Amino acid sequence: MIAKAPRGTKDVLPYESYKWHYVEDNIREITRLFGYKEIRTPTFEHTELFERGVGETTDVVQKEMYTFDDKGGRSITLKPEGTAGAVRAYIEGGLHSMAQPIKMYYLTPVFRYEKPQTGRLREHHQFGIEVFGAPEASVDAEIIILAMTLFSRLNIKGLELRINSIGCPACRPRYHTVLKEYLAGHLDEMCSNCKQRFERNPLRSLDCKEENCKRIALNAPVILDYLCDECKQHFDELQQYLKAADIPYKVDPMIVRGLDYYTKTVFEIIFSEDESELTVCGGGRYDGLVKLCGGPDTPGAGFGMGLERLIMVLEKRKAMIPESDNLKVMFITKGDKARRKAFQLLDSLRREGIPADMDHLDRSMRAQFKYADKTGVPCVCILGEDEIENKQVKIRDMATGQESAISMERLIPYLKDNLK
RNA sequence: GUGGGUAUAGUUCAGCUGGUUAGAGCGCCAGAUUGUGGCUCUGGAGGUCGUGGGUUCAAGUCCCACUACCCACCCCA
Repeated sequence: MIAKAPRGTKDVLPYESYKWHYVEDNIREITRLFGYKEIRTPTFEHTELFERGVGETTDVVQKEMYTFDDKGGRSITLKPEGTAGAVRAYIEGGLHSMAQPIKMYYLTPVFRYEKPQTGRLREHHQFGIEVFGAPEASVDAEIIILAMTLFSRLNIKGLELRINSIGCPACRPRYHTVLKEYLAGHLDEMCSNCKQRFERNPLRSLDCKEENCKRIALNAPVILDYLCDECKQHFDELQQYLKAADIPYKVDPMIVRGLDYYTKTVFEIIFSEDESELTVCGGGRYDGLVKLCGGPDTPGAGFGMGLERLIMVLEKRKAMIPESDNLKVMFITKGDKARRKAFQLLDSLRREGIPADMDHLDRSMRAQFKYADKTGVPCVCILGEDEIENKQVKIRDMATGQESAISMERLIPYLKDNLK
């Protein structure tokens, strides 16, 4: 199967790439509005970076990484998320010695060896942002607001923002102990899945769909009750900022992110349809990560947003995706002389910045019109014996069918005035 | 990683209990209209029936394996 894309990968074909441009254009505008600059880091990194940064115990590291040895014997991994590379670049590039905070965004492919299904691929693309060097809750609020602003710009309504705080190294261990004590007392009533979760990730049990587990989770201790004063205050401030910005949210103590590096704020932005929910954007604060990766003790916060999922939501919500990549003008010709002249005029249009094309298959005029129609050009320039004779071009408005003749010299100024 | 479903033209699908040259809609190309698109009509091109093996006089159809896709779970964007 040589003409088959590898499992879990997808082409973006020419007729659909405008959707990506639309999303990416909006992302670049918004990040500029908020003062973020682009960072581009390698597609692959040393495996240790992810093991350390993402966390040895996470599913991502334990079973989902595309890891291989290169020809020099180094262990290399295709990036399974965007933050670790940004952190590495922040340290390596000495960004900590520049004016803080550093605010950056990225658009990048990410790779995870998973079983593909709806909204899940082995290679997908993420838009992400990271802020380094600022511990204030206003930063947590800002990144959430940036994401929500993007959604509203794209005309996506009805997404749900859920926030939580999972504490810091000072208060989380205490909660962990309390939760495990509680769950231990109910372990025999819980589903087999949750029994396994108990050691690895007891927080996950709070989120189980089994009736018994749900009931048990209902009375479980809530992490928000165990936060230290600093974390509590941080979470309160975040909520005040969100209210100030008029961003609706729900506090959801069940949110536990899959990556080890989070501290304090975690959040998810969720698309739901029927029974199923899909996280479109997830992120939070990671105050210990830079230090963990060998840099100075630096706070950070950020999120990742799945672009395939975003476009999927866009389509399911039937939000309009304007097509801006289209041609403006198509030449239609009759005879060799006209064809050569059209080629020349076509070239001059393009030099003037007017997107234009002509027939390249030497077809009948009828076929050329059909082709023009299918491409959706708003305007067609017709060149035949008569027009060559009179040094004119006949212009047809494809929507109305109205035609007018115009001299060749005046063609470009005319088009510039009449094409939007 | 666990469980279920599906695999026939570019695409969406039909093909009854195995039985001659495998069909349709849409799309593509051409003509009706030799200088005019969208609507209509006519014609045409396009298929190793996912791959490999088996049962049978005979397999798109039945059996097995593999692969891929879809769906759910785990987990995640």
